[in-house]
Amino acid sequence: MSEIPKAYEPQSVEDKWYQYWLGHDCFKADPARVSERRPAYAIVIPPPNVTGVLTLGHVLNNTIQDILARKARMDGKEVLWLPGTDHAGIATQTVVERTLKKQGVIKHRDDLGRDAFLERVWEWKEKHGGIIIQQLKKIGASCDWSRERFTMDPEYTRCVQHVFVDLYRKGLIYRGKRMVNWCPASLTALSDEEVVMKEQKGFLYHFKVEVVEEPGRFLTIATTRPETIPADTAVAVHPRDPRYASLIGKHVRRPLPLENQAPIPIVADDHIDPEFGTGVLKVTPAHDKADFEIGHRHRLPLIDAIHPNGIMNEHAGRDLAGLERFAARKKAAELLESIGALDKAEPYTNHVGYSERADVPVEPRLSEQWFLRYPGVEASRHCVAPPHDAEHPGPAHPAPAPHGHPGTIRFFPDRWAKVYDHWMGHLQDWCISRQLWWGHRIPVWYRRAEGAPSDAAPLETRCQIESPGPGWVQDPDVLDTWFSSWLWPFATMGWVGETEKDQHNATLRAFYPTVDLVTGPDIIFFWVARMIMAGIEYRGAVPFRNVYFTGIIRDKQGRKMSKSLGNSPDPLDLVARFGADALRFGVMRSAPLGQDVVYDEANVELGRNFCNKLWNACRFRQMQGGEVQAEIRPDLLTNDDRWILLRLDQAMQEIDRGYEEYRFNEISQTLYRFFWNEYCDWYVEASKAGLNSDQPALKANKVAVLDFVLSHTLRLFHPFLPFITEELWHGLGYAQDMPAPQGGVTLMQAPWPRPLSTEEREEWGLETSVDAVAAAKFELVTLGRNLRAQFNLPANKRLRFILKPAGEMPTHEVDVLRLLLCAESVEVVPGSWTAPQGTPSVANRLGDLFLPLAGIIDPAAERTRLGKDLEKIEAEILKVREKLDNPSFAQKVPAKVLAEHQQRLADWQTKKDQVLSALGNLAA
RNA sequence: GCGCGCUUAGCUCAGUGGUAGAGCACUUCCUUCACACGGAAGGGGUCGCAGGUUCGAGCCCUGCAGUGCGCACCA
Repeated sequence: MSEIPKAYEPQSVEDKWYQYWLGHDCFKADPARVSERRPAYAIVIPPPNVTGVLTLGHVLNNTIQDILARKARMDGKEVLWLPGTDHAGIATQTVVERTLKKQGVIKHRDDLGRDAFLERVWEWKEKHGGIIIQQLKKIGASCDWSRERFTMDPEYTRCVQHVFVDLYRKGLIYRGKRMVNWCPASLTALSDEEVVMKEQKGFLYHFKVEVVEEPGRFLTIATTRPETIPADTAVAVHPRDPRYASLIGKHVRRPLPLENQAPIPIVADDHIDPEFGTGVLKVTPAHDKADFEIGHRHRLPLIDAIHPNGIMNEHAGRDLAGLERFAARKKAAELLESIGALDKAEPYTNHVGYSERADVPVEPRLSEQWFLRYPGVEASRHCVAPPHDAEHPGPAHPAPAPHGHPGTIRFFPDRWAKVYDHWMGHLQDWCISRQLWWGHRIPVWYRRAEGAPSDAAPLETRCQIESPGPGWVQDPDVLDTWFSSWLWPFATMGWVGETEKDQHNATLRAFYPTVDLVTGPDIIFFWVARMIMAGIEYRGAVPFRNVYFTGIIRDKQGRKMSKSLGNSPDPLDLVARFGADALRFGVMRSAPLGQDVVYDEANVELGRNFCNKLWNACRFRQMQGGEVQAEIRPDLLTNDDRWILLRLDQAMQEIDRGYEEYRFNEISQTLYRFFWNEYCDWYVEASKAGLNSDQPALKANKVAVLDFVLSHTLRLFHPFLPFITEELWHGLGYAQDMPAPQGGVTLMQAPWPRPLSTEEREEWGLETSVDAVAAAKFELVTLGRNLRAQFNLPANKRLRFILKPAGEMPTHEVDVLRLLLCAESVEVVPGSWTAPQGTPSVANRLGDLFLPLAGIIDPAAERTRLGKDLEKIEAEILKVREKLDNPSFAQKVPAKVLAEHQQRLADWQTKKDQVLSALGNLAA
């Protein structure tokens, strides 16, 4: 820091230190270093999509993880922050396929074939896969990059296959023909979690059908999907609905397709709500989950009238076949109308399941899929601590689990535990097969029975990782991406699922279970819950102890940040303009626990300004010269020195509490308040009196206090602002002062500052009265500055003030007052001194401060000003007195609060007297 | 329908029973030797509404109103 620019320039600093940290292996975790004195601390990154780019959500999420990791290192822990990426099946395959189509390489992925297409996806992954990792480095993420993992790495793939085979053998994975959520755009099955309900405006069509056995009698049916009428195989009514009781067992004539108006039975089923519509439901077992069950109960045939891609097929009849399902809906309504069967079509809003990924309505569809019955459900459900009960508060952090017990997990904020519990209590089997190419192929093999002549021959099935040999064909489907990511916390640590080997895996032994997980509540079911189940099933222990759920970053209109809306700023652009530290600080300051965050660039600007303030405060220290980090001499400490040491202590305590409860925005606010409002605004300004002293010992001691505060501040700031603090740590020479492994090489390894010990407080004379004295002094200064402003005296005009102290007033304190008041001089007068008539003044318990302007000022204006003050003071007195006068107040209130109120009253009384006397002086 | 949030200054938001806060924006003054990415002073709030508990409520309880998000097989 030999040549110090006036403003902080992050660009020249950030890359330098990131390379330095990498070069010194600062991010590397070594299980061999773990001991009782050096506990392990691990976080696994929520693996971003390998082809993704960094969003503000990632910045928030990963900054929190980086803060936790850096703090843990300073706490002396052996830290593993394990990074990696996810292959993101559908998303990645879609992107690559779309790109190849755009380039004109293919019309459909079938043009290439499975193997060739996958080659292209791997090429794409190699080319674009590193982007988000590089971006994470730009924001300072201190991951152990030597352990970076990808969910399709060979070892990881092996884990996935191993788990599949194991669950298959345990009978938890099975294949079945079921109704699944089918995405007609991606042409694959989806899990229930990948379907989002959306409001959809449409029509409720009422149409008539004739009862076959009673010609001339009609039933009216309400439906939102007339295009599925050709696939109806029954109509259903409630068994106890008197309107239709006589019709049960009879038939109606299905109106569509026109060329095949077949009779279908009227069945009775409890599922029907007699109140809804006409109380008659058309039953389409092949295209509706509930109808499928009704069909099952009544052994109804299935008619599948829709192709997988959403186009109506031949069963829909000649009028509808070939039409897309929504066009067919319109057409079906027209057909009904043309035969006079349509009663009415009333506008109607209902909820329809959409494919989250492709954003098209899912089509319930019967198909052969693989399902998982979740393992370890009961243990997983009970290991998460229920929401905090005010009457029975649990420990802030769960203790490590006793041997053989899976352990417990705390959620932050804890209300998510309820959501988790509800989901765990209503688990449905998980559809894990996907009709995609990109992903882990299902390790199941089929073979026709030997010598079998036709397709009708039964299939032999084997579930194992390697091919059983010639003649065996592997299942074409791949696994849901989450079926690999639910193994993330241990598969990334080299777990292989063989007891012997896993027991000798040092990383796994040292770092599993991890400590913290930081993720979004939107993947609580997708990922968090499933990881817990996998952890308990395969490691016998929960995968993490604390889960921090971030908020969701929204734009100013409250919308989620999304690529398609184009409302997400590019974080790297923000880094370029404001610096990585500024971005981190701005995001963290505005992200309270459990609350969504409205993004505002002003927050990042604030972060930049804060970095600049820090920079300049350190510059100021450097300009004072002198020995670095000298011993503080207690006998030379002024009240201001003691005050700032107390404020620092207070800040350290607040920050420690903040970390305990993951209240990062509070930490950042404490850092901001302490450094800017307490240290810079008051202490640094006041210290200039001592620094300008002609007594070298006084000046040296002042510098020693500056160093003490700054060296602590830089450490406190480091988890939030890693780059600038490292630069300043070295620039100010604090690194030279520390042992190499504890800050001598890098601030990253410096010990976390602890609140002051009783000994230190005693040695430095940090009594509580220090605060009161400082507060009174600063108040008097504000009053004096206010006086200056009241009389429109320019801020740069040097004024003479006169001080009549109420008690003792050391010379150096007068110097401080002079500096803070920006005064030419502050003349101290004895208690007997009386001001000339009409001299404006202010006062507090330290004394009276006069601005000798007699004759210059307008007594009337001054009287108005003082009158206003008096009004305010009397209102305050009234407020306090009202409380004190209440008889039960004195009886019931804690002594401390009572004393506070009495002191407050006394203070206001004093002020009132002073204002009254000033008014008297004016009038005389 | 059930569950969970949110409603505090013009804006974005902290506030965990004891004198209503921050940043931005606004008004006035100041390029004073760390910082104009800065300094000083100031204006601005019946804390969504109505009850209740309490000596005392922005905070706890009940109801209501707005708003957002989950979960849910009403076609």
